[in-house]
Amino acid sequence: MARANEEVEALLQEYADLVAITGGDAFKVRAYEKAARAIGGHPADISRLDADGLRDIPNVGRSIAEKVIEYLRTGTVAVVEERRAKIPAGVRELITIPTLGPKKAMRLYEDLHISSVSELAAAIEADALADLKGFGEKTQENILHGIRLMQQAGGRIPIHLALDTAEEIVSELSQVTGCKRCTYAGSLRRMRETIGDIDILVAAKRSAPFMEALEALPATAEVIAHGEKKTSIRTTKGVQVDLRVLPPDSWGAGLQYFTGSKAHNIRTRTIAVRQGLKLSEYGLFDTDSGESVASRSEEEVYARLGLPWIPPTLREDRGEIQAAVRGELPQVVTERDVRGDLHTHTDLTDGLASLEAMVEAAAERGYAYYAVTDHAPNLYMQRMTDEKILAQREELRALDGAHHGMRLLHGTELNISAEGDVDWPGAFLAGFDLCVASLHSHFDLDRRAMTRRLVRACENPHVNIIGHPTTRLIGKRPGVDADWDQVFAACARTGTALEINAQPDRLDLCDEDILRARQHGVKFAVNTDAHSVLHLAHLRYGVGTAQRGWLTADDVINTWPLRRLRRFLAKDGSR
DNA sequence: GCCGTTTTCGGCCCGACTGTTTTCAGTCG
Repeated sequence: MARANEEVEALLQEYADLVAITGGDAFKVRAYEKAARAIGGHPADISRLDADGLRDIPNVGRSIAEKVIEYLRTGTVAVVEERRAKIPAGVRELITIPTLGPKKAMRLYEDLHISSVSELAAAIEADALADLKGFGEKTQENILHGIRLMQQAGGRIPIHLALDTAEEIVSELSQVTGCKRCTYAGSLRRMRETIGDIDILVAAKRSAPFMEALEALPATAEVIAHGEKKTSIRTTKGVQVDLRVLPPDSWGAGLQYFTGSKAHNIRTRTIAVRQGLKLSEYGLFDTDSGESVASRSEEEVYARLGLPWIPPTLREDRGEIQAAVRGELPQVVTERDVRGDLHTHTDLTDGLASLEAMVEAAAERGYAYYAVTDHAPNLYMQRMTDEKILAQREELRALDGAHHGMRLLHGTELNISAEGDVDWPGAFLAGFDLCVASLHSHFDLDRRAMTRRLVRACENPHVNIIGHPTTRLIGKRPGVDADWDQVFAACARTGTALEINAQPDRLDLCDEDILRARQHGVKFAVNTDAHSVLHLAHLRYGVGTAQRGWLTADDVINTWPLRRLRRFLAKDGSR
């Protein structure tokens, strides 16, 4: 079901991990990691490529191309299987714990035969690591902290994985004879940042064909429950999918019910009760007569309750019902409102695609403008120089307007130092059309220092957007500690936008922070931070998050016409 | 293992931070 590219990316990454754990050549490890990333981000379907086509992908040479072909033909790669046989899967799982890398994992396995995260947690609790070299008190503490962070994600999966799975299943079930409607509901439709299980709804007279079709999908690993109205399966990736088949007449009520949230539904049911009605997944009924008064569409159900239709991303009981009653629901920003992406990379730094390829892909999305913002020099590993970025500017100017008239903005992603300074002096920064500034180091400053640092970055007259402001990684790393109200106030005061980074493992700012920042009058930029052509499509997750933060198009600077955007970027207070 | 060549071998993303080291290994961006 998943693209072959993703499967091979995962396989090569696994092989890289296994080589690293067994102490193989570090450069070989990196070679596999680079190839994995390149294949994952390659726009063409690799299952249609021959050896030469594969080797045209950067960082894929003879050896890796052969392994890919072996995998595509047989479904396995011999050398990977050999390594798997030596190292239990749980040992590889250990290196997903922050601060625990391949060397420490191997030591734990060799010396103490620890081969799972839970065994490691138990060993630390039992103080069994005391004599292990390199595992002092602080290290153990850090590991336990990392494990707790992972457990907080609680088996929830990232939204993009859930959405890919859901869309594939919807597409399959929609083709089954008798299908009137089919879509996904639940927290996925509400665009929560992580998803527990996937809810799929079908409107049809007979349910059995859909239940059978779901169970027969190649991605179905296990049937958890099988009934007439509901069937649950687990996919090969461990995601639980619940399928409900509704009578076509109940579609709207069912969709409303299964979209949730629970708190939102309690409110809507309460409103129904006060009006002498009863709301269930089958419809809205008159309590006395039992007669159905609305059920076919969500609009109809909400309307009968005296409410306008409420966008799913708002249905969290955060005041949306009250706002709806007052007729004050926000006209939330949509993907179609977005006129351009303001934070993207190319292969000049750590992106996978050339400037030309990224620009072309952006133009195909119908953007009116597009910013290229490669990393600045202080992120040393990217080896940016004045010469390189100025040469890129020339190249970019030459492409400006060449694709459907799309205008190009030359920018950079600056690094905010511990003190709040950025990479280049003002005179050099003035040459950019826009600057994103992000935290890439010193994540553990105390709150005062962190706040001062962010505020200073906002006060820089050349800094237009604070990129992935909290720098959290969902399920891996918490956001930095700052007095965010102070930071938000500084953004509003200085005309600095906050990014809503659309990378599905970031979604930073998150919905709750957006709601807070909005109170300060901050403007936002929904950006993908794309490192490949494919990442440009992640915009949807950023827009979903923006909607969850109740943002309208007017709140989001990259929905504005270029003229208005340029005035904002000038940051001179003359707006 | 990939790449680019000064074309078949040597360099490869560099530097900082952390903890534990008594001079540095491991991890991360």
